[in-house]
Amino acid sequence: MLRRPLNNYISVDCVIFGYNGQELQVLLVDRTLIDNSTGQPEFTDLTLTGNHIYEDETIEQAAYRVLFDLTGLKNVFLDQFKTFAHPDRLKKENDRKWLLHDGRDPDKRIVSIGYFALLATQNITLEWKGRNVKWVSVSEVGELAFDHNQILEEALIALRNKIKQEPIGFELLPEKFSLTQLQNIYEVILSTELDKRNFRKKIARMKYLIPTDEKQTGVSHKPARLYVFSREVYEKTKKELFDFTV
Amino acid sequence: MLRRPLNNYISVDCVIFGYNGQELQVLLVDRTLIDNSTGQPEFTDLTLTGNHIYEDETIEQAAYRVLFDLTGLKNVFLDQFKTFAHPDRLKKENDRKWLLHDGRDPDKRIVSIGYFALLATQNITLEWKGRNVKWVSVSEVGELAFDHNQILEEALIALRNKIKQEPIGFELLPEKFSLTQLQNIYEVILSTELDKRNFRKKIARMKYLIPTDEKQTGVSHKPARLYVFSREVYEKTKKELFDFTV
DNA sequence: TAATTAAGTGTAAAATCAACACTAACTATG
DNA sequence: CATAGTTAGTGTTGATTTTACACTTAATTA
Repeated sequence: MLRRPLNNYISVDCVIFGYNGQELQVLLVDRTLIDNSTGQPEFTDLTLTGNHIYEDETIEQAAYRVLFDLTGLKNVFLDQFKTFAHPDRLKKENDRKWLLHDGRDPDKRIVSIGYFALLATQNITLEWKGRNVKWVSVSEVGELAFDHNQILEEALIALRNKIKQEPIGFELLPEKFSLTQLQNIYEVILSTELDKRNFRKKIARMKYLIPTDEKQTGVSHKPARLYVFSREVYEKTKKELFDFTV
Repeated sequence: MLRRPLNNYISVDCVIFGYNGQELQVLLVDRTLIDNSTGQPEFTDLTLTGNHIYEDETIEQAAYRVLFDLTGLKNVFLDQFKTFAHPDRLKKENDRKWLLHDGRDPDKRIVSIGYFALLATQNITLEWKGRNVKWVSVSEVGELAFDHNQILEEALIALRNKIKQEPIGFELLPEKFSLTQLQNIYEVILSTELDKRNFRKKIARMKYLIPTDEKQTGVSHKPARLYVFSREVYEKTKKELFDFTV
């Protein structure tokens, strides 16, 4: 079956966040532009991952497709956070070359619907289907093509807001994890330090954190107990919170 | 100057919330489809407000333009909350007739970028520029055209989340307001009841609420003191909150 | 001037937050 | 095999915030 893009000028961009146990990372695509005449690489740019939306799929399905094509994973946490359509968003010199090379009119607008995804880095086999993708620490991301630095920035804001409201830290961890790992995720995302005892007291109040009998292995210190997140308990116990905080 | 739509199939939809002192309302457009052959009205549908995006404007500018055209107001609170693009979102019979009548292909997708706006109903002169718009209580909205019921639903969710985080209740009130009015806004939006004394204690801790010397007039009971919201104080005192609540 | 209506105000018990330091369990090394 | 190194794990106290709860005040209207 032939699937045509719904419209060349609408796409999804996925900010795929990963956590490797130390730092928050983002999955970037390394694109090299081949000069059509010489066949030589002209320049290389880093971009977020993204794609067109096909006629027969929802935007959410398009975002899941991008994720699956790059990581081989389904059932990934995914959240739409903002749509970008500034008329000048593609005015960098290299961006224009890219679009021309891609057969698109660089003076037309691209409306880009932003999603962010969360996954545990260790689950991923990269270079999936020949694409040249890599994890980059969020704190070390340099200049990206198009307006992707801005999109990443907004994704981070959305991620911070989300993690303050809902227990999505687990999405960045393997199924079994230690409390220190979980705390580290909050610290990294919120750029703050948390008190170990207070954090544990607070998280313990949430019933959805289930201790297992297993412990860390292969560490040269006291091994941590491993926990799992119970989505069932979470769904049961979540109640509307009326912290109209400000 | 000729302004052409950026793309017929991308639009902004504005969920314009208003508050009249009692209930939360939404501004709806009453559209009557005139049969091209007979010149007679074929049917009437209610929709949210919306429009195309022009080539030379940002989506945010397009949303402000929609707002201004309908209400004559600038400087309105406006927030992008979600983009809608389900392939089947325009499959109702009347929706198709409308799009045909409008010169559009009803089988093509319309990507609609949702904004919600907040304003005090009493500031508004309706029927602006001949458009047939009206306030409808949010709790009494019936079936809308297209997928506008779903968009309204998501706008309400976004509004509830927002008001729990930021002091935007003031946007629904005239410049000077009583504490009871403010409390009522929280109660209406969050569908809950709040204790008067506790609400006042909490809101008093926020320094941005400035009492004036004025009192309500024309009420047949003890008149309430009027307050104003100080944006300056708010900007100064807001600090990052680390309530990773859940 | 009495009735009606909504405004405005305080306290006490319970829950949560914030600050803070030591012991336990494992590995690696000498 | 003893020691050093490393991270896990745990409780208390004072300050702040939340929750629950009822009466007096100031205006209008009858």
